[in-house]
Amino acid sequence: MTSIHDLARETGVSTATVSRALRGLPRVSEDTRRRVMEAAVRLGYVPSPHAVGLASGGQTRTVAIVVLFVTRWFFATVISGAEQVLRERGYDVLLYNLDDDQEARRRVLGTHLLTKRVDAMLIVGLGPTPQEVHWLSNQGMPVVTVGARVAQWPSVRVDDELVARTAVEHLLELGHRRIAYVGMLNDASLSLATPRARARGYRDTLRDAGIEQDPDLELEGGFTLEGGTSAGDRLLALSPRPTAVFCASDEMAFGVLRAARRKGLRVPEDLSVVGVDDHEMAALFDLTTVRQPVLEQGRLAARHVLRLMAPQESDEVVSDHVELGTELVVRGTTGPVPAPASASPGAGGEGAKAGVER
Amino acid sequence: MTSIHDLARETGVSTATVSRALRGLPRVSEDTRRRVMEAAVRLGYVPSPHAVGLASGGQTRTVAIVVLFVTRWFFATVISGAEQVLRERGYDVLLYNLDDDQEARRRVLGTHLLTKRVDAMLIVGLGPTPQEVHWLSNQGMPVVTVGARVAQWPSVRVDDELVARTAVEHLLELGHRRIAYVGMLNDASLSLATPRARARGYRDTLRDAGIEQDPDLELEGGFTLEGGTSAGDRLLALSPRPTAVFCASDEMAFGVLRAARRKGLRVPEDLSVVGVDDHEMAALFDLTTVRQPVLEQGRLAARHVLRLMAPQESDEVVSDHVELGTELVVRGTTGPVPAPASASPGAGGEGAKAGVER
DNA sequence: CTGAAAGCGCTTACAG
DNA sequence: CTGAAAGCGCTTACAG
Repeated sequence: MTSIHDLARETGVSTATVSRALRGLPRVSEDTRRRVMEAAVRLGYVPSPHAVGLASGGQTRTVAIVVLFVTRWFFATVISGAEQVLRERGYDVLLYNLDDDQEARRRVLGTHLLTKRVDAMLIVGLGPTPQEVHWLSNQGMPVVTVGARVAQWPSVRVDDELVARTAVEHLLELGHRRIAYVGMLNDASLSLATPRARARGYRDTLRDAGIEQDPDLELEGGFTLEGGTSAGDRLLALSPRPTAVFCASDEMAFGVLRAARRKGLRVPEDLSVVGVDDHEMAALFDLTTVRQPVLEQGRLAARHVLRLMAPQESDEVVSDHVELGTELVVRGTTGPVPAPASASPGAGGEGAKAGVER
Repeated sequence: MTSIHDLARETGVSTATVSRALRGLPRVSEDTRRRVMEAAVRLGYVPSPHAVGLASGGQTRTVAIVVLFVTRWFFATVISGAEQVLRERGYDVLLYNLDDDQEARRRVLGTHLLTKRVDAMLIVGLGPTPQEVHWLSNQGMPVVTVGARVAQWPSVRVDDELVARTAVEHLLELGHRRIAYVGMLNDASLSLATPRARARGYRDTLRDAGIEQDPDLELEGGFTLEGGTSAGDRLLALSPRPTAVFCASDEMAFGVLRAARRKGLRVPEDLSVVGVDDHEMAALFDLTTVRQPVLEQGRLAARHVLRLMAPQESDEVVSDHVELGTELVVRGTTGPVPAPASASPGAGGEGAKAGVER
């Protein structure tokens, strides 16, 4: 490995001068700079990040991206957007895939293992606990979150309650009253902000419409395809059946569509389905969904990270919460509530706003 | 940041002893070790990776994973498998998402930017060019490839020609003769090994069956959903139409299914479709496909990387090519060739092995 | 514009 | 079992 000393010897100047020349610092003669550069290229010189880091106060030019599941479309897409922006600015990305592993989470968010390893952190899709926030803040780690909001740190996200409201109101307008929810109900371990907010939006919207809540209509879907499928199976076995389902993610919606198909139900004649994301496959399933800009969330978050790491202008706002817009995309999986058919009248018929029979 | 010096002062021993105690080296008294450890915990000590790396010969405990597109299921899944194995062994993962960017590729594979940054490299899904191989080898970089095979480095992959053969023979057995191919034909820029091998397998299998090649039946699908869709559109506009399509990836197959549906064709009555991967959504589409173990390829590759970095046993095999098994999964998108219907006889009817009309 | 020297936080022979 | 010292490859005041 050729080092700065080799270049110094080769060009007959000191290592200090080589260092300055290489980094484009002023106060180096053009001639010297040229010779140093030339030698660097010729000898294939690459600075040692370790030495650079050590000598210049621990900068690593690396940021950690922490995600729950790389394999899920949302996370992979956020990574893609963030990585691109960071790479353009010369930062490397260290990937931490928590994969639902509590031990991994503790190591990454609850120890200082990363303190000297990265300059900043991008946490995607999980809401850090107060202790984690406290811990990381104490270490002076710059952090940006995507999909969750913590007061202390900048965040990029969509309004998940509004997302749910948008979807549910769409169903209400179509006359549905018996609307089920498939999301994540037991997230004790991962403390995800998103599932909670969407469930809340669902419940609040129904309540505002004067519809009584029915716990039977809230199902665990785990935010996965399989989870959605089995939730769909359980849901469609209910009697009376719901006429519509709001799924907190497109992947779960795909699962519900599958369950419906297996049971021989027509969509949307017998069952309306709405998802969230506008997943790359949503159009394929002709799925009505609430679109959120995912790549853009990754990009924006990366920019926030860069800003956080940049020499702070004195009056710069430190914390900053960005909320990106979402949009209802109506496709073929939602339609008017079925005409009062065989379904026997079930629980909670009161308060239906329109005159439509449930 | 507390350093080794703080611990030395705190415990009244030298930094050398602290260093030994911390790393569990022998020749440290139990008592000393205990006191050092205790102080380390109490003061929240974390070693500086930079200092450690510099002092101990440039080890980084980091490996680079280079992929083409993080957002694609195959790549994300390989990453997931590899990351898990590497993390268990204390290695960090630096992610490089090439994203079809030639400049990025050059920087990662064609410069020594990574030389001192990672201990090894895992290259997923792209066939390094001879120059790239030469370049990285020259730097002494340990490399393992997934999905491509280079003589010099260990690799983990499936037999892509066999994969194609399996799929096409399945179609042949169902009586199909006019079988199209959707894959990647123009990969000059990315030099992917996989698309080429699958195309070769397709052509060879047809030739072995005595079927004349029809260039019109080979379409560019770009290995994406959209690519598959538009390839499907073009394909189904042909006359006579093919009765079956072999898609080199499930994602393209999904696209073809979509095109078929839009055109009002029944699958498999009017058109049979086979994919490759057994993508997590394949079952949803009831897609017949050739399954490959993806997570496992990531895991295995990571193990090879670890082996490569481990102190080499003298007679250890340096290079080692693993080929994982694949399996035809027959679902509902393939069926017998349609009875000779309206289709006008087209080109190349000779050589049909069975008496079945094309 | 350039150089000598100290220092970043560790590890590692070498002595003892 | 323990310590003093050199060294890893850079950067950074400080002089000149």
